[in-house]
Formats: sequence, structure tokens, C-alpha cells
Amino acid sequence: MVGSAGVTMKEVAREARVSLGTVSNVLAGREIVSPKLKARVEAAIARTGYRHNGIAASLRQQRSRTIGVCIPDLSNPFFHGLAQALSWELEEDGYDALLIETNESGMRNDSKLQTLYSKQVEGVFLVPTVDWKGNYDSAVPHVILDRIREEEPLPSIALDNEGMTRLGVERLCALGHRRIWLVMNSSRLWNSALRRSGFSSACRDQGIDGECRVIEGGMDGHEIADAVFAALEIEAPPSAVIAGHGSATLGTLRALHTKSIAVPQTTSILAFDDIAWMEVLRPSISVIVQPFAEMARLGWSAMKDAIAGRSIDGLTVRLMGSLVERESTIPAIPSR
Amino acid sequence: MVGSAGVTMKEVAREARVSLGTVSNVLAGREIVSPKLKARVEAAIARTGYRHNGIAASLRQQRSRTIGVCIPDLSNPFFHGLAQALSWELEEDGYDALLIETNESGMRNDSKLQTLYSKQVEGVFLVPTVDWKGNYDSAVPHVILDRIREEEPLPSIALDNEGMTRLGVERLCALGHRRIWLVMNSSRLWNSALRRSGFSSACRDQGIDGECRVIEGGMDGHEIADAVFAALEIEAPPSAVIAGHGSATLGTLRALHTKSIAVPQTTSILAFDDIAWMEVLRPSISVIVQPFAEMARLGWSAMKDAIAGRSIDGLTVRLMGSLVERESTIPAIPSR
DNA sequence: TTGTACGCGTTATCAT
DNA sequence: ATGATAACGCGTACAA
Repeated sequence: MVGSAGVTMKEVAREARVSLGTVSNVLAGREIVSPKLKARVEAAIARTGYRHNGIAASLRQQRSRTIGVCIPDLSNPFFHGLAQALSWELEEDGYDALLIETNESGMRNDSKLQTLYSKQVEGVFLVPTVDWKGNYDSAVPHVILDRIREEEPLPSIALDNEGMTRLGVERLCALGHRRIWLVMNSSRLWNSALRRSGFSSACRDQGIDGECRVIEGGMDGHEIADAVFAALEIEAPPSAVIAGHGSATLGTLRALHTKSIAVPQTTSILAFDDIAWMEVLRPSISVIVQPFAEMARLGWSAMKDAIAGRSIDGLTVRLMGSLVERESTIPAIPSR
Repeated sequence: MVGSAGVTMKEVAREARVSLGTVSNVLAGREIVSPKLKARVEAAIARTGYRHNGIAASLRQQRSRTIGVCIPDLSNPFFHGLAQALSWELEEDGYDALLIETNESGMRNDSKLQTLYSKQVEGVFLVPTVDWKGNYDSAVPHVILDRIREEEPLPSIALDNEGMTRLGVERLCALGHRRIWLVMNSSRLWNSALRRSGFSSACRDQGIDGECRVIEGGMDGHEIADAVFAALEIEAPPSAVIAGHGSATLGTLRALHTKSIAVPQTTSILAFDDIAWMEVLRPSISVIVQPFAEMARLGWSAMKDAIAGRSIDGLTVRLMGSLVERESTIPAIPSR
């Protein structure tokens, strides 16, 4: 692919005065080549600066050993962690990841899927954008991660969003909180919708649903800040907030700060997804952590099955994460 | 690459009762095919579910239309922004980015470069790991970004690190600060070394070099926190700190917090690289912003030249960024 | 305007 | 053990 300098196996063979097959055998490390010829070939390889052409190999072998990984936004630490964990798993088995950032654009999601298919990926891990219509090539194995649609037709792995949100509500209730808000982006995202329903049913079970509410702010941190701010204009601050994801945390903190509401003295905060800066914030933020390493492990294991021709239709995994308490969650003031 | 379902152009041709060349012409959008046949071909494409095989096309055309982008750490927002900006530029011209995260490992940097070469990339954008030895394929155009080595042999684009650090010092001096520390990772990184030398010479020019010092903490935020903490054990806090990059900011804030030193009342902070959470921190952090969009534009422009066979040897671009002042930099207390 | 045949670099299957 | 040759899917030059 370098114009003049593209040395081929054929040229190596000529240089070493051997046949093409012998070069191939040496390159593949097959032990059937005589030491004499093997040395000649290796010398020729070094002399010519030959480099393996993976494209030709892929064409011939009809397998690219490449897996597409489609992520909406790599600046989201959960997605970044997931992408890293997936790459790690793939590489363990000699595969390469084709990492694509779809930037929350459904059009880009579609077009990037097409280029992945064109590059003959053997499988696709997909965290769909919010507005993805669900067009995919059924001939290629897909595993959907995190953002599952209602009645997802594809194999999927995600957090048990309802269960984890319920756990958060229960923990806050145990700390004496009764007025709890859930701040999130949009229930158009199925995982957000599940967090919402887990929140609502947990609040009902705790008998605090009258005092609790959900704020949907949209996909952007600034919008979310505005929504929270608007809510704080008309009612008293809640004693605790569950932030449904990174930008909800950012937005909530910004709004509370603008209104000079003390965290955690007035309002405790429990956030989804751990992020480096959550440790350095004053106060440090308590978080619900998603098990992305386990998601990657299970996902790759399923993908390997699919590649090997074993059906994974209907695969539906829902995992529990863990709750890490830091400074932002304190007992509610009893007098209120 | 999907085993059974791999529909080829040949099959489309048979299905449409046309020749292979006609199918190719239709696919390439060449206007020389009769409408009648064109319709037949398009129908056949739809019926068979044919999909373009980019691998075969790359092999045939001897060009992959793919560029490798090697980044040490995508969780660093500067690198992430740079990677995004590069992808955007490439795609404008119909290229695809192969995004690789090297995780600060020189070995991984080397091995991933090999896989990029094997995948026949037409060029490589590289932010090297700290310990990269500099092995690369001279037949493939490379552009080094950000982390330039001393006497970099390859074309390179980076911030004017000396100039921007000097600017920071000058601004802090204008605010009345005289005791300034530079906190950074390691002067083994050439850009860090340049920030260091820019810092030192600016301090000399301002006549404050006696009161200033540099703290090198290593590549990890926790290590940096420890180093700053250790320094604060033996001397009074500085009136201002310049944090040389994201993890230095994190480490510095953590150490100052542990020692209960007020920011910015006691110590002002000016950080390299803007990050989402810098706006939400109390106080919000003043930053030196790198012009990654411009880096990407110039880089891709140079890369296109190189791909087209026009030499870019010796290309050395150094860009100024901008200084965004927020709450973390205030005038020094005059009495001190 | 349409059809045919060759080559891209590799791997795999045959003979030898 | 080694060498010759076909095939992977596509693009294109050239012949019809």
C-alpha cells in the first residue's frame, strides 16, 4: 500500500530462490521447512523489508479477524471503560477492534455500520445512539450493550437498571431520605426508562412516592442543569438526588451550585457511573458503578459463540453493579 | 466474510443476467449503463442483499483509504478531542480512521503500529507513548502529534509548549503572584520538558526564579498528589500553581485539599487542557486550551501531501493556544 | 454499451 | 520437503 516499497511474498521467494509456498510455510511458522531454506527465507525477508499484507490474507481466508465496536461517546468514562475492556478481550484471542465513535448521531451510527460491514468485520458490539432505527446486517453477529431498546430483537447485555436504581433508592431511604429526585436525560433511552421505572416502583414500595419526582433534561449537561435549575425555582430542594449518568451529575451539581444549595448538607447526591473527577470534587461523589469488565467478558464470549456458528439468539444478560459510598451521601436531617 | 451469506458481484451479475462489468459500472455510478440494465442490476442487488467488499477493493486498488490514529489514552480529553477532530478531517475526504489506544505502553505502541501496517494504512497519526523507541515503517507517512521527542526526525505538530507556559507565568505575575510552582509528570516527555524550560526562563525573566520550583510527579495522578503533598510538608504553599496536564491538576487539587489549603484564596491554580469537570469544580479552574481542531486540520493537510507523494520531511509546526480565566486564578494577596 | 480476462498478495491444495 | 497453481472478490483495460 506504499507504492514503490510494497514488497510481496513473491519477491521474497525470488530473492531467496525458493517457491512461494515455502515462504508461506516459513511465515506461518510451520515446522516442515528445512533449516537451510528457512534461513535463506528469513534472510530475504530481512533484506527486502517484507511486511505481511493483512488485507490480502483476509481476502484469501475469508475472515478479517476484526470486530467493530460502536460507541456513542468515548468521553463518557463508562463507555470508554467498556471499549477498553472489549478491546482487551478481543486481542486476547488475536482479534482487532475497529473502534467507532458515533457521537450520538443515528445517521452516523448507520453509515459507520456500513463501513464496518464493508471492512468485513466478523461481529459488531454496539451501543446504539438514541435515535438509531435498528438497521443492521443480519448476516453479521451483533451484541447490543447498555442501551437496550424495548423488546430488543438482538442479543443484549446491560446493567440491571431497574434493580440498581431500586438499590440506590433503598440506600438513600435507609439514610432517612424521603424527598428524592431522579435526574436523567430522556426516557427515550430504554435504560434510562428502566432507571425511571425502577425509581418509581422503589419509591412506591418505600411509601415516599408522593414526595419524589423525576426530572428529564435531555442529552446535554447544560440542558440538564437548566431543567434542574427550573425545578429548584418552584420547589424546595430535595434531600437527595440520584443522577442517572455522567452529564446528569454535572448538570445537577452546576444547578445546585448556582442556587447555593449545600451538598451534601442540604442535598445528598448519588450518581450513576464512576469518573476520575468524582474523587476530586468537593465533596467526593457516591456512585453506582457498572461492571464493564464483566460485560466485556460475557459479550466477547457470546460473540465468539456467534462467530463459531452457535446461535446466541435471545441472549439477554442483566448484571448488577456496585454502590460506592463517598462524601456526597449523608443521613437526612431528621427534623425535616 | 459471513460464510454462507457472502453475496458477490458475480452472483449479482448472474441474478440480473448481466455481465460482471455492468454490475461494477452500476455500483461505481458510471453513467454508461442503459437504464434498463441498470434497473435490473439494482433489483438484483436489493434481492440478493449484496454488500460491497472493501477488503477485495482495497487489495485490487492498492489503497485502503484508512489512516491509523494512535493515542496513548482516550480518557484524556485533549487526546480525545484530537482523535475526534482527526477522524472528522479524514472522513471529509472519504478516509476511515483506525483508532488505537496504546495505554501508555511502548510495547503496545510498537505492536499496534505493526497491525496498522498489516492493515495497509496509508498514513499514521501518532501521539507516542512515553517510552516509545521510535520504530516505524518509513514507507508509511507518519505525523507525530503533541509529544515530540528531542530532535524529532518525523514531521510533527504540537503546541508551542514553551510559549504557552511562559504566557501562563506572565499572566500569574500580572496578578501579583511571585511564588509559583509548576506541577507536571515527567521531563522525559519532551513537551513536558519544554513546559518546564518555558516556565524556568519566564520565571527568570520576571525575576522570581528564586521563589519558584518545579515538581515532577510521574505519569499517574495519585503519584503526583503524593509528590505535591510531600512538597507541602516541607514548605509553605505557593501562591499559584501551574498544572502541566489533566492528572497534574487532579493530583494538585487532591493534595491541596488534603492539606486544607484554600483554592484560590491561598493558592491560585492554572491548568493545561480544558476538561468538562473543570467548569463544575469549586472553584472552576482557569485553563490553557490547546487548539486541537487546528492541529487536526494542519495534520491532515500535511498527511494528504505525504500520501500524494509530496514530501513533508522536516515539517515542524508549533501552535499557540488560548488562556481561559475562571475562578481558580485571583490576584495574589499583596501583603505576602 | 456490454462482456471477458487478468491481476492485486495471500493461503491452501495439489503434485512432485 | 518443496514447488506450482488455483482461488478469494473486485476493478479495469480491452475486445466485441
